[in-house]
Amino acid sequence: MAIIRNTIAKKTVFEIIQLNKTAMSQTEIFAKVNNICDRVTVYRILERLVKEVKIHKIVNINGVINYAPCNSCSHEQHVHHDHLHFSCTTCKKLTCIADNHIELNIPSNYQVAEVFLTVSGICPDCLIIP
Amino acid sequence: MAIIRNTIAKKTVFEIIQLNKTAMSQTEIFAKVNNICDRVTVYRILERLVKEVKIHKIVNINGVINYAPCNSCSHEQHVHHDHLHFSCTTCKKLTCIADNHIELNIPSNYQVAEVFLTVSGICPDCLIIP
DNA sequence: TACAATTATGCAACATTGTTGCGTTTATAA
DNA sequence: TTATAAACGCAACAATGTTGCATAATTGTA
Repeated sequence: MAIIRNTIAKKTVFEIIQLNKTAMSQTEIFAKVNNICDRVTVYRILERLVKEVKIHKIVNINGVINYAPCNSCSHEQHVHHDHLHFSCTTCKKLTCIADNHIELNIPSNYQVAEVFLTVSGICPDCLIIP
Repeated sequence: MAIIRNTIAKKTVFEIIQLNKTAMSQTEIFAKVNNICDRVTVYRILERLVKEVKIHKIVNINGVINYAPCNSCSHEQHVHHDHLHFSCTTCKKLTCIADNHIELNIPSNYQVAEVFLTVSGICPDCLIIP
């Protein structure tokens, strides 16, 4: 029975993720913690937050792992959630888009855990003509 | 007008990818080329094969980039293809599953390029009770 | 409030994966 | 057969993630 501690570094990391509109990578998060803690600590905090289901671990189309807050979906909805990740090829930002229901057609001998729906393209911010 | 060359290393890499049932990472592919060429060369060959649309670049749920042959879908079908990637959490293998149509509901100010549908879980091979 | 238990952290060192520059080799068209 | 540009090998580097261990800090309990 591990006791979960709420340290300053953990609070800060969680806040950073919650305040950001788009999902963030470890590098981006570490850049924002302003040396409040070590690089390794950020990795370990992210690991814990994922385990505690306070944040989501999402992979963008480049293979970069991003973290987003667990706002829109409750713990129980994870298996068949109805939101989608938009991965912008220009600014590399990852945005969550809700209201997307997916019908899956998977052979019964596969045991499904989570569904990841990621769409690549250009986000509204990058579409604006200068 | 770049001339595409068909070198021994390139042929070998392409064959390895085609013969494998599941998608492979650079590491797995390099392990199979049996030192026919350098590690860097494998990276460059994969890059070229993707550009020539002979292979697909797929990211599994851990962020590991995998490569799979471009059999089931033609070049034109890329934007709204109807296959799904199953990422096994046990053996880490990535398998393509066809016949999955997705209805998307994305705001019109987003310009969609590609759709990636990845499902995590346990594949048939790993479900077998020992 | 002080203390003990154990969680969390920092640091250093390492592993893995992917990238770049440059000189050399090699496939292909002429 | 030869010229040319594509492809390659090697070395060095960069980014990202992991591990071990000694130390610091949080939290429940006395």
